[in-house]
Amino acid sequence: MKESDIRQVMSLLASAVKQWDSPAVTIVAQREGNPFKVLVSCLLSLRTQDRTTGPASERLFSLADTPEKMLHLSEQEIEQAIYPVGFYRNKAVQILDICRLLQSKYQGRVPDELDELLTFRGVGRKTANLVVTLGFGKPGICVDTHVHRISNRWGYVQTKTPEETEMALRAKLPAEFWLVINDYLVTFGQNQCTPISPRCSTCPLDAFCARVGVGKSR
DNA sequence: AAAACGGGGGC
DNA sequence: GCCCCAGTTTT
Repeated sequence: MKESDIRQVMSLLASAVKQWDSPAVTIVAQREGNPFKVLVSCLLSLRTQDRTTGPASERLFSLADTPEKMLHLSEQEIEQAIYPVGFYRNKAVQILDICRLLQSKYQGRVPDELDELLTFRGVGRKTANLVVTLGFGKPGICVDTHVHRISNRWGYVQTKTPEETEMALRAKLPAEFWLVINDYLVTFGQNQCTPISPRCSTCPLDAFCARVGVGKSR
């Protein structure tokens, strides 16, 4: 894909994603302006398929929606609320750990600095960027496997790690798309441009795509 | 029955 | 850079 094609690609993408619902993305978006909810939603969705995490975070937040309230819950109560999200045992422990940290060192408030968030156990660049952008409205690019895979597949970037992708996109993706790129590509990646067997024959972006890594198994 | 799926930590 | 981590959903 030529660099000059990006606006057209984003426009096609904006139309394409409307045909699918993506519960988790929608729900995370509804957390906009609430950094704690963004953070917890994001922790829940780590290494799981996003569609199961929407209802799970709903159930959890109906029990507790602040670090202080969350700490009144037992590990088992959290596990039950977030089932059937994968890794639910570890995630219950991790959520409680982070709530304790927020209470003890941050007066119960989620910090708005990327570097501060990155010091949290279990918070990497994907999570930290999502908190900073959706939670606090600051500029940032959230690179998950979909953003990484698809922007490479297009040939728009050539990178090996998600962090390199983030830096490459910071350098060349117009700022107006920073907030939506993750939202678009998660939905697009789940429904059309899947990792191993993408549905290229019905893809609206086919003409722009270099098909890098298509068919590659792991 | 089998393959697909999706971040971060530790080293 | 490489390996490990658990469970649900799709084919």
